[in-house]
Amino acid sequence: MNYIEQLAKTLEKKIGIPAEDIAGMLEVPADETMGDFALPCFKLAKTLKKAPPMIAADIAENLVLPEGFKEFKVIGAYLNFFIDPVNFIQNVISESALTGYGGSDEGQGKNICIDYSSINIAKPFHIGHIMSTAIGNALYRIYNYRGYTAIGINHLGDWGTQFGKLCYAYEAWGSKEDVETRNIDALLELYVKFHDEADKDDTLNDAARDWFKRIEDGDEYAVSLLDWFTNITLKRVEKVYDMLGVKFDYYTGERFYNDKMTPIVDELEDKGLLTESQGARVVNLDEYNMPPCIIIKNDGTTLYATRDLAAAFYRKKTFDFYKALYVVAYQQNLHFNQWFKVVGLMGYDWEKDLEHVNFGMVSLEDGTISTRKGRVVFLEDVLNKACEKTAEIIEIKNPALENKQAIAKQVGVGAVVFSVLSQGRIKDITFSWDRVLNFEGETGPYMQYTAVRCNSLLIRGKELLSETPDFSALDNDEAFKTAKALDKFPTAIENALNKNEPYLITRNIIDVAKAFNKFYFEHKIIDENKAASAARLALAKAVKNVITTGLYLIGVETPEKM
RNA sequence: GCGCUUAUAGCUCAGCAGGAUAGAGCGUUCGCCUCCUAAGCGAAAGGUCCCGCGUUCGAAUCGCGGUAGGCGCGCCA
Repeated sequence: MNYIEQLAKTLEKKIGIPAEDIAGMLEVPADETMGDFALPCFKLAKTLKKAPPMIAADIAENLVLPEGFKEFKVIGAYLNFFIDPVNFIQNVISESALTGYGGSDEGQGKNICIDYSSINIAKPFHIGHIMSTAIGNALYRIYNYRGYTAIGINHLGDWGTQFGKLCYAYEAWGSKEDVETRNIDALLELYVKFHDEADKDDTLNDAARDWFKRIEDGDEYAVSLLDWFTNITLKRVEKVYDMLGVKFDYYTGERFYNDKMTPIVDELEDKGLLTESQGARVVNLDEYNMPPCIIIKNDGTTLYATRDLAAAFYRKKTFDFYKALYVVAYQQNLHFNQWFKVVGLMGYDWEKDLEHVNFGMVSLEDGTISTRKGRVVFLEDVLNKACEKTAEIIEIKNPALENKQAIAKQVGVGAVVFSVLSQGRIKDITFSWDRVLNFEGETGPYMQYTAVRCNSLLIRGKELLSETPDFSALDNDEAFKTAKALDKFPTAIENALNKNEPYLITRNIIDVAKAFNKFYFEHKIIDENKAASAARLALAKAVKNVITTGLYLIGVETPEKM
């Protein structure tokens, strides 16, 4: 039953304006003690030409509430309505305990390309990469949950002159054994050494360019080096993705699109969009208040806008996406705006389906991340440390726990992911060990703990689940608030999807957990009254389902015990 | 200089298709385990919602103008 609809329909007769309009005026008071729904009568003052408090009083006179409502009160210009809690709680529990609660098939047959994580070959996976990876992974799951087909693409940074530098450095100073054993660490050292040496001797840069030319020309040895660097990077990074539970459907990077740019450039030429500017070929965007989008450099080579265009066309052709999301930091706002506009200027209406899902910067307490300056925190270290700390806590709190290591991983990694996805994307984050390693309050472990608490109640009260529940046992504020939070879960998922903001789900399940923990503290769940216990357990079951589902959607696992 | 973006409690953040007394977590101080997992629950203290003007019955929320921080502004990605 839809409360607002019912209420609006009832009020329609009383007030004399369409139920739709009334529904739009109804709101949920911030303070729950005021009521479950409210009609601020200020909004009616103009049309009815009466003072708001008078209007409220008039409507209240002889008002008969629809089913499901308990009472109403007039407070000043507000008309406040109270619903019947037991009825509501019972309905919410039966829905929210179901598998697939909040899911839908609205996205049937629609492909969503999600470009996320997008790591660079031969570079370490550091804390800055967590944002794109966690947000993208969450969106991947959320879209799938709503029936879409998400296509996860790791758009590797595997092309460019930096690989010429790396080849040169490897040939000059590297050793096969060292790179095999220390992989990315060795490659990074070589890369840093190249820059140090190149500062002293500029001819190295020419040599690096030659190396990259060899790669471009398909020189077998040079290409095999790049392949090798790519493989060892992916092998190393795979471990982190495994820990995070992150999967990709494609690892197609810039290199993949290298031979797919010519048709796009030709089309731009044919459509007369390219103009000469300082020796480069650009799309002029003055009219849109943006600097030109450079397609071809003055040395005839392409750059990333060209590759992103090629990738977009490839994805449109291959997947016929309903939407293509680019989970990339806000630093690249202009870049995406530019080439999205170029797609539009080429005459393609799917420009509107391209979306830059941007997010804030991660910096360290002593400044921005700089791998070369050694100012960096590796993601692997963060995850490992979080797991170690969890293991220590388990030793203190629950030393008899089975599978301690697996659970420490779920909780530790979950804490890191949860903290990233508990605030809006756009906020910058200053990484702090204290903060990610804090497991109290509104944190991942708190969520998991609440679900585990429900789980152990369900195990303990197994045989009560067959009883017919007496939902009147849930006639209290704590159960009511919990049910209200559960009820908002589907809307939270919908909003998270529409805004590409996973934290909206996070916030909702925090509300669920807080409300339930309060309920748990105030009420004994399992007691002599079997029917009442069954009702309380039904609530626990719904809470467990919603928290587990919500955590899953943001990429966090829920242990059975902890 | 131009563009984008952020500004709410000591810290980190919610709230912003305008509504009643602005919320949470952390931190601080103080309570609650003979009882279903205390990674829990509660209390106290803590506010110029960056500033100004405007729109409105009503502004943290909308508009305009400022201030401060972050990011970006052609041949890196």
